[in-house]
Amino acid sequence: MNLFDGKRPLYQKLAERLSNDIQQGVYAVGSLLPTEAEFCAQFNVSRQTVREAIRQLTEIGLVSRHQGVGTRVERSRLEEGYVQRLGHLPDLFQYVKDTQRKVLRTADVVASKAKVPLPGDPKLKWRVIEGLRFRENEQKPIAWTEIYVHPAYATVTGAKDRDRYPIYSLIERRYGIKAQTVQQEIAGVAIEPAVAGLLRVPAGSVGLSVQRQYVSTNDEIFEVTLSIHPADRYRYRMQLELDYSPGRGVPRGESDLG
Amino acid sequence: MNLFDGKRPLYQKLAERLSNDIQQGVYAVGSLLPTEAEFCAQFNVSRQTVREAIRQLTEIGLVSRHQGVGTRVERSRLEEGYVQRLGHLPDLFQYVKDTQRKVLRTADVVASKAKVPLPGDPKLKWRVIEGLRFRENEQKPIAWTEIYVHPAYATVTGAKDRDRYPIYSLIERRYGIKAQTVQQEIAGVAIEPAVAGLLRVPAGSVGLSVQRQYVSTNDEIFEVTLSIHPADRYRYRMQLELDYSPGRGVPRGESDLG
DNA sequence: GATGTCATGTTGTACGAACAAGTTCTGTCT
DNA sequence: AGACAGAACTTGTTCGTACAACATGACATC
Repeated sequence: MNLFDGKRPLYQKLAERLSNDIQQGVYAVGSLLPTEAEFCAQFNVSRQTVREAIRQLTEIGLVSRHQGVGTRVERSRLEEGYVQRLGHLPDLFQYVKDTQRKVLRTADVVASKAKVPLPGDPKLKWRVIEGLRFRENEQKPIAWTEIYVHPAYATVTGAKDRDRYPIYSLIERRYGIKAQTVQQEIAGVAIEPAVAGLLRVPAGSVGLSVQRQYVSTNDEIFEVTLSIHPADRYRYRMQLELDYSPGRGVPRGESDLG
Repeated sequence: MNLFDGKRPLYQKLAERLSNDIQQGVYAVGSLLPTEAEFCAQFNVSRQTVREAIRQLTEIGLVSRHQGVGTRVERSRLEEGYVQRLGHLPDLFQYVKDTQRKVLRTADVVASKAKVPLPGDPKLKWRVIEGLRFRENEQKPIAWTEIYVHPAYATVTGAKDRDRYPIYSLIERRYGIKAQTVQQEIAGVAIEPAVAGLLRVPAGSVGLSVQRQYVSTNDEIFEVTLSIHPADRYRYRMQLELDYSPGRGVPRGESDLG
């Protein structure tokens, strides 16, 4: 077996060779690869070269290594996938930075009466902040919003800087609860009369509804938001990039016909 | 400077030390770190140890390395962010696997006459495939779709298995063109009469419009799709997870008021 | 059969040496 | 001043050595 073609480093060629062998089933998923010493002998290269080649395979998730055990094949091929990256959660609100918020009302609402499904006890009272969002120097709102805060964290709604920072951010700061997951659902809606009035659009006109659930590391939903946008004032844009992230779980976006 | 605490490898302690120094501004972003030889002398460790420590910093994106130049500080701290991962593009079509497609029409359309903006020469004729999507055993369509294929790749629309695989997949197989980026835009729409009739909903009823552009590695848009869904038959769901991906660019989702 | 000890095997860490490959700097010539 | 060649510098690759740390298997004992 000749690895030398003078163009690429040995360890890279070896990594490729091993990757191909794994993909073709020479080494079954779950099985142990030959040891470093065996590869050194087989390919007549140094241990360092073998180690670097295998390290690259671990980096992409094909194999795993344990001291005293050996190198185990974890998967037979890479899975490429598409990924949307956002820097911080404000990026999820694609208008936050260039808009102003106007709070209309803060109240306690029984979960069963909320405009969005709230988890847990239907009798629980969540704190709701209702408001509008405007672009700078514009009269027509681009969003009507309701932010539902779990009662355990409702005190943040009284914070002085409540209107300067997102609620989830205040919750994180005060309670150390961080949104590990954000569930989002987008739908077309006919805007109901009360909200339509506030948004200055005819009742029943077309809108885009965005619901979000903020889930903590303990799988606890601590905040739920609903925003309604007039269709002619807002579209939701996203960009997905091809990525070769190693073997992390790939959550499925799922449709639901409600 | 004592790196030995007997618990963790030297290179890890050194990586941590350098990471802290970078974060505290000892080495400014954009500047070159001391050379390997200088670190070896400063910390009295081997070159291998220095290299491994710095390799770990490159892995998380804090620094970059160029032969003959040195090690440059790229950023002073890690940024956590949120990420949505999809396995494959079919996952983007959140109904593809459990639905059936019915092609209504295949034609050539001048770009200027298309229902979606198409890039390039307005006189160019794109191949369009118009169709409906049904859930298994259901009569009412959940989507009306148009797929626009750049004329350079239009032959795939005649392929035998055209209806079994996504068009972008056929393009990739035949031309080796892969979607590096997918731009997606979601909006609420009032469904126009012709489409409403096909979807068996009243004209003007609320729908969700999803437009997608498939961009190749050469920044060429080779496919554009438009799908219209009755609002009561489809919602778009997504899940974002907190991630600590290293310093890759963070594309912004952006809003547009159309 | 269950448990403990020791030997063997395998990967992990750290050191060193030598040379290759790419970049930057310096000196010379026009 | 600008162009070119060579030297010096810096990282990249490959080899080797030695020992540590962990896992597994073999064997002895109860």
